[in-house]
Amino acid sequence: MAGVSQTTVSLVLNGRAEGEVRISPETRERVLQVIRETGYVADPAARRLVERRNRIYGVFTYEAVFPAESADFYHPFLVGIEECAEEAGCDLLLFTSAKVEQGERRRIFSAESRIRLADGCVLLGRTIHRDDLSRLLSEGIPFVSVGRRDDAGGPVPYVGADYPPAVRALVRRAAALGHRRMAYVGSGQGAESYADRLRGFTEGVAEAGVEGVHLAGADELFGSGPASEVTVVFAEELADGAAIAEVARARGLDVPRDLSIVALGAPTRPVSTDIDFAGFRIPRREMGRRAVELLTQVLEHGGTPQELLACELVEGSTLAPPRP
Amino acid sequence: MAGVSQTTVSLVLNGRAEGEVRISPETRERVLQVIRETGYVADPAARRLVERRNRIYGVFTYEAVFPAESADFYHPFLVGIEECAEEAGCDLLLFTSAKVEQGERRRIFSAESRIRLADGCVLLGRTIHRDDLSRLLSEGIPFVSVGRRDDAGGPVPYVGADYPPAVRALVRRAAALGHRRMAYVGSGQGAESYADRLRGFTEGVAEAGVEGVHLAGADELFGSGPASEVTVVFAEELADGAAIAEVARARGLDVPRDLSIVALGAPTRPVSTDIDFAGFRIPRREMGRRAVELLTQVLEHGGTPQELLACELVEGSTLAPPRP
DNA sequence: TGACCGAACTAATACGCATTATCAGCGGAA
DNA sequence: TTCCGCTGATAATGCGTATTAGTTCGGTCA
Repeated sequence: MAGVSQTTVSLVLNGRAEGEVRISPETRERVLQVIRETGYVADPAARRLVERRNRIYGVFTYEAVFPAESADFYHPFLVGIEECAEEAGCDLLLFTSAKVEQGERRRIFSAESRIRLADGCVLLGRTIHRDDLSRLLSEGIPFVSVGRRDDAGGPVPYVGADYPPAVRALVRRAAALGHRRMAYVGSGQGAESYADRLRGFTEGVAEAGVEGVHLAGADELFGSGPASEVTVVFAEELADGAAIAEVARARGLDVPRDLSIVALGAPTRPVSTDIDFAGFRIPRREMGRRAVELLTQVLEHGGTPQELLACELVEGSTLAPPRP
Repeated sequence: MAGVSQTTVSLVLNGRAEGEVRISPETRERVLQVIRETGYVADPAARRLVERRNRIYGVFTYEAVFPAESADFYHPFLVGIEECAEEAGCDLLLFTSAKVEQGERRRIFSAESRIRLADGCVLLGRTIHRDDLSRLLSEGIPFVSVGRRDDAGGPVPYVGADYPPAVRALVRRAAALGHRRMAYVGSGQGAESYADRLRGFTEGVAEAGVEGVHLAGADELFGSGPASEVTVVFAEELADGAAIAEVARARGLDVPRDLSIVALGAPTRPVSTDIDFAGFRIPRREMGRRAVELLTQVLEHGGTPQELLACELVEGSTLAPPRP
């Protein structure tokens, strides 16, 4: 339409007509005119084939991205991810095709995986398969995990929440209120976040010089034995906290007068409970933002960034001095 | 690695070694073995270049996909879209790169648009630029709009909410309760959804043989004139309903004893208001699902499907008989 | 013995672009 | 007239795949 070669169009389109390569202003204008008229846009697939990049960031989540059930765990992360992607001029590719196998969680790699269509990838999920991580590493696919991850055949780039100091601070606060016997309820393993919370608890009670026990479940709390004189419970997850409060109430115990409860999980919107737990705020939106920023950085300069963001303490109404 | 040509790998990979083309079982197995060992996956970009399809569906929204503000208007749609995309084995490409220009809304097309990377596209938003729609049509890009859209240089494929019957039913219900003077508050234009709601109202009052007025804002409601004896108000949006309730309360009017209010907008989770408005439920999740189904259908068989899904009436507590 | 055939692969090509090397044309200097 | 250098453009190539049109080779049949 402009009477020029494909090369010339490409040069004009990519603004290379000003530097090294020379295209006369008249020709350039003629090409631009046609582009304007037709609204021609280069095929992104062909472009990607040549340029090796897309400005597309993949987003992989281990459960559905948009959870139908109210507990929208991922939502705040995604808000941050989208904000930052928009600023960076990137599109987001959600790997929704990764079907959930029978009883299994989603896996990143499959025969149909479109992961290589993206320049890089943001990983989201409480836990992530070690194998997936190590394969990402060995294949050299740029990615950033939201949430700290242990090494998987090499250091994993991540932006996580800094649980240990937050939990330690809460233990300190409880100790300052007079609590001397504390319990951590939860597995303390599995996800890195759980291990970090338990570690913070363990370190915290040691620092404060108080007694701390680790219980697997809420039911152990009210039996006889060492746990029976606990005055404050640190619940691994918000749900654990809610369960403990429920059991306590059923036993006629008042929270926090008879038993203080600190929730270490994400205080999502009040869904399963409307209790205003003491605990901390996981900076999920910021983590999402930062993950995208770090991914951009990895794409441009490489490296293996690892960052932990501070959690802001939440006063709440479930932590009070123990009964004298 | 398998000692065969690229062609052979391609044939084996795509399972064409069984039919027309012949590859010996031994060779086939050898290739499969290498694929298994290396985890080789064909480059999606190169594949797309040849095959003209991707199994990637684009999702375009006119505001941020993940709204930071509570009123997550899009969320239920996206739940449905994701569910269906997962079933169809498709990934979702969110066009987050479409920057919001100064004071403008997002536009679909730009010099950088990656829209052609997707096989087709789902459109989401209260209103969508006519120009964008007509360009989608003229360029022959397969798409389905969530929400009814007027023609834009041709019929637009959509799955919408069927407002007119729902509004008519609500008018009937109000009339049955004894209301004789009704008002519609809202623009009644701009978005197709608004026009549909007003149309339903107008038809409804005509059918019921009652009086109906159309007011632009809540403030007109309480002045003198024809609107002063209105006993039930149909609010175009939930926010309008909340505003009306607020003003009514300030004037010492009881809702619904002195004034009934029907909200025609999406009853999202109680955010700005905790009033349980009478109205209807927009089947947003179903609309999202159906949009993806229709897009798949368009991609396979073409056509211009147009569907309206019924809205389920919501009893609520703001519609009662007028004072005698 | 040579034409013929089918089985099992592969060379070549197209997809749409970015990029590199090359080329035509032209004015000026030797 | 010849040669040189510069301008302005293009032919050719590669990216990684799917597909089509061969090609090779060992046997069959007349």
